[in-house]
Order: sequence, then structure tokens, then C-alpha cells
Amino acid sequence: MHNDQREVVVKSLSRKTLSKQVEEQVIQLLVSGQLKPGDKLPTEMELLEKLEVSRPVLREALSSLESLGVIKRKTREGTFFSEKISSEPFSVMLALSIGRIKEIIEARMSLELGLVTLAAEKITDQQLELLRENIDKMKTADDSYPSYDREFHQIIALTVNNNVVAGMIDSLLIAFDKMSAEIQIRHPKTTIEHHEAIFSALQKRDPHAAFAAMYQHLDFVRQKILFEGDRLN
Amino acid sequence: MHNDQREVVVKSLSRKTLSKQVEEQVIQLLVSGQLKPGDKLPTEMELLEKLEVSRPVLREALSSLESLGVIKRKTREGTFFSEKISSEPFSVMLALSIGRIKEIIEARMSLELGLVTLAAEKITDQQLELLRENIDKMKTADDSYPSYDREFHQIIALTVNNNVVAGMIDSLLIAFDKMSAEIQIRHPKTTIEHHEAIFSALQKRDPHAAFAAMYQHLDFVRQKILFEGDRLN
DNA sequence: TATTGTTTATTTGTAATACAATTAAATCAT
DNA sequence: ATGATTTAATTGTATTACAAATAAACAATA
Repeated sequence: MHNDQREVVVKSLSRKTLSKQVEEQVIQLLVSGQLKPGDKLPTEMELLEKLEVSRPVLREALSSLESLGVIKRKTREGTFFSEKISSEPFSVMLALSIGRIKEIIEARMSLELGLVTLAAEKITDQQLELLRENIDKMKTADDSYPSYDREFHQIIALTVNNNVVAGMIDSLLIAFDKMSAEIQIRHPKTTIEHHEAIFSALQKRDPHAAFAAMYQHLDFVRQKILFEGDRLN
Repeated sequence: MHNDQREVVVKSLSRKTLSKQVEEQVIQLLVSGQLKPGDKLPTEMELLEKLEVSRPVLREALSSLESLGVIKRKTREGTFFSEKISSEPFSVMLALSIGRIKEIIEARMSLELGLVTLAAEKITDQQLELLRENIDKMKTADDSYPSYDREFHQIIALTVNNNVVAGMIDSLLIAFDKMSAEIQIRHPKTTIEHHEAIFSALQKRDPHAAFAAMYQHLDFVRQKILFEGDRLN
């Protein structure tokens, strides 16, 4: 950003780095409605002229926005706003929560209690069938049951069909699996019973019952996890 | 990254850009446990040597991680892993959901139904007092009641004291306010009644009742919002 | 001694430039 | 018309140099 008549103003506001300011200006293209998700952004060269910053600065900003899943860059094609929120940024952020299993299970509860409620409102017969199959497979597949466990919860999350929370719950379930794998808690019998109860409530399209069943389930998981956590410390 | 004996391997895996690979390697410092939240990272110069990339590439990666709230850079001091997940990345990501009010209200429901349930488990008398005051102020303050409305929900979210969801619900409430401000939906009387019901359930530390009250409240909000949304289209 | 002001040196921040790699689109050959 | 080839536009990477901020070291003063 060259020194010009705005120098004083720019300097006084600029606790922020240039690349941060550029990031905000690009976001502003969305907020102001000048561009929509899916639209092509100006090329780097065009942005350089408009924003009057150096290429490294511009590219730091674009790199940041790409990590946030807001834009997607393709060599030779250009840069585009994404259509929907991505799940990658969440999983990166969750690196900060490694080892804090209580934080993770509570975040899961926060999300899944609401998700199962909304799922009960709108679940389709096909989706119910997926859950049915999942539970049945879990009953037989003795060993690799954790992956079916996760799948069960993922199906419910997908049922709600909400981009904003989809990425987050996915990352959370994966993070939870990684961390709980070390603790090695397995209660197949109880898990299956709980899943059956949740399924039954969803089948009735009963939001309150679905909530109650999920609450009982996750409360059980939380108690086991936290008990083990204490035992290991 | 210089051409050396690993060239073939590097090339074959590298659909990803170098800066993306660097980003992952830095995250790996956390995942592997070599560094913890709050720890200082090596300086840029040290990282340049270890990772064998150019400075712009390294800085693109660090800029990305800073936007994700995973690291924080201070001139002259260095670069540090953050202690906890930040809210900024969420609000940036939500720029993609501008105008999609249904997506936002459903995301709010997903989160807040669970949050109020957990809040009922652990709310303190002081926090109840905050809610009490909030409702009372809302009753008198006729005009600026939307800000009190948001504050009510924020207090509940803060009660749960979970870093992972805190940033998300905050960004969601702000995004919701911005978007619903244009629609101009106001039902002060009903809102206050609902808030009273939620408060009452929280006071009893009754998770199920808290959920039910919040569900009724947000379901009402959703219906009004979606009805107005349809009417305007 | 303690306190304040000054200098220094370290680290991140910004810029300019050059070239590489990718690949959609244009061109050419069959 | 179809397939192969070339071209050119765009993002990706590297190098170098200098600017800005500021913690730490140091000096001056009370």
C-alpha cells in the first residue's frame, strides 16, 4: 500500500496487517453482494492493482481465505468463492483441543442433541433404512464396531442437511474417535440398545423422544469417558 | 523445496500446494505433542531451514494458520500456538451463508438445544441472576430489545463454557441478527414469555424442561422467519 | 539503588522481480 | 469433424532487500 494522502488514516487504523485488511476486503465482496458463492474473483494481477498491495501480501490473504474454505484457487482457471462451508478448517482448528476429551464430548452433545431433534422432524424412510442397516451390521460386526458407531451419528447429522454444522460435527466425530481410541471404552451392548432407542424415536418422528434417547446415550458416553479420564490421571 | 532424492515422492503426492503441506507440518507439531497450545514456534528463519521452502510459501502457511486462529504472530516476539479455538474464523466462513436464513436458524437450533440442556446441568446462581436481569431489562427497554434477545442466548451459551462451540454460536447469533434485522420480525411479548419459561427450567436445573422450552422458542422463531422469508419471495 | 530514557538487535511485515507449472483455449494437422 | 499440438493466461515458487515494531540490553539521571 503506497504512501499517499490516506497515509495518516491508514496508519492509525492499522494495527491489522495488510494481508488481514485484504482478507476483509475480499470478504466484503460477498457481504456487499457484489459477488456470490461460486463466482469468479478478479485475477491476482487485477486485485494487485485495485488493492495496491504486493503480491506476497495478496497471496497471504488468499491463502488464508482458502484455508477457511471461503475461496478455491485453480491454476490457470482463477479463484472462486466456494458454494458452501467446508469441513477442513474445523478439523485443523480442533488440533488445539487434542487431549481435551471433555471439551470434545460436550461439543458433541451440544450439537447432536439439537441435530437429532431436527432429524426427527424431517428424516426420510430411506434414511431410516440406512440407520436400520447400520444397527444390524453393528450387532454382528463385533470387532470394528467403533466405525459403525460413528457412522450412525453421521447419518443422523447428514439427515439434517445443514452445511453450517455438517463440517463441524464431522470433524468432531473424527476427533472424538481418535482420542477415545486411546482410552478404549467399549460397551457394545449398551450402545446398541441406545441406538435402537434413538432409531425408534426417529421412526416415530418424535423430536422430544429423539432428544431424550440421544441425551441418555451421550450422557452415558460422557460418564464413561470422564470416569476413565480421571482413572488415568 | 529443493530437488533432491525425494523428488519423485514429493511430486507424486503433491497435488497439494507447498504452503498447504507446510500448514500440515506445523499442525503436526501439535498433533504429535512436540508442542502444546501456548508454546512458541520456531522463528520463520528456523522453519525455512527445516522445511526447505521459500519465505513467501512459509508465510502463506502461517498466515492461513493465523486466520484459522491456530497460531498468533507478534512482531519481534515470534509465533505462538493459540490456547483455545477462536471465533473469528467462524464469522468469516459464515459470509458464505449470507441470505440463507433458514440455514442459520437451523444451525442455531442444532447448537442451542444442546447448549441449553448442558446449561441446565451446570448453571450457577450468578449466571441465573444475569438471565433474570436480562429479562427484566428487556421488559422495559422497548426499542432495543433485539440486543437483549441476543444477550440472553449468549449468556446461556457462555454458561456451558465450551471453547469449541463458543466461537461458533457467537458468530451464528451475530449473523442471525444481521439477517433478521432486514426482515424486521418482532414479537416482544412472546419472546419474553419464552425466555421466562427457559429461565424457569434453568432455575430448576431441569435439562429436559430447558430443552423443551428452548425448542418451543426457536421453533416459533423459525416459523416466523421462514414465513416472512416466503412472503418476501 | 532505582528509575527513566535511549539504543540495539531480533523478528515479523512488505515489496519487487523472475521464473516455473498447470492447463483451458486456440490452433493446426489429419 | 476429430484428434494432436501450441499458446498464453493464471496460479505457484523462489530470491532478495528493506521496513516496522518492539523486547531486551544499556546508559543516563535522580
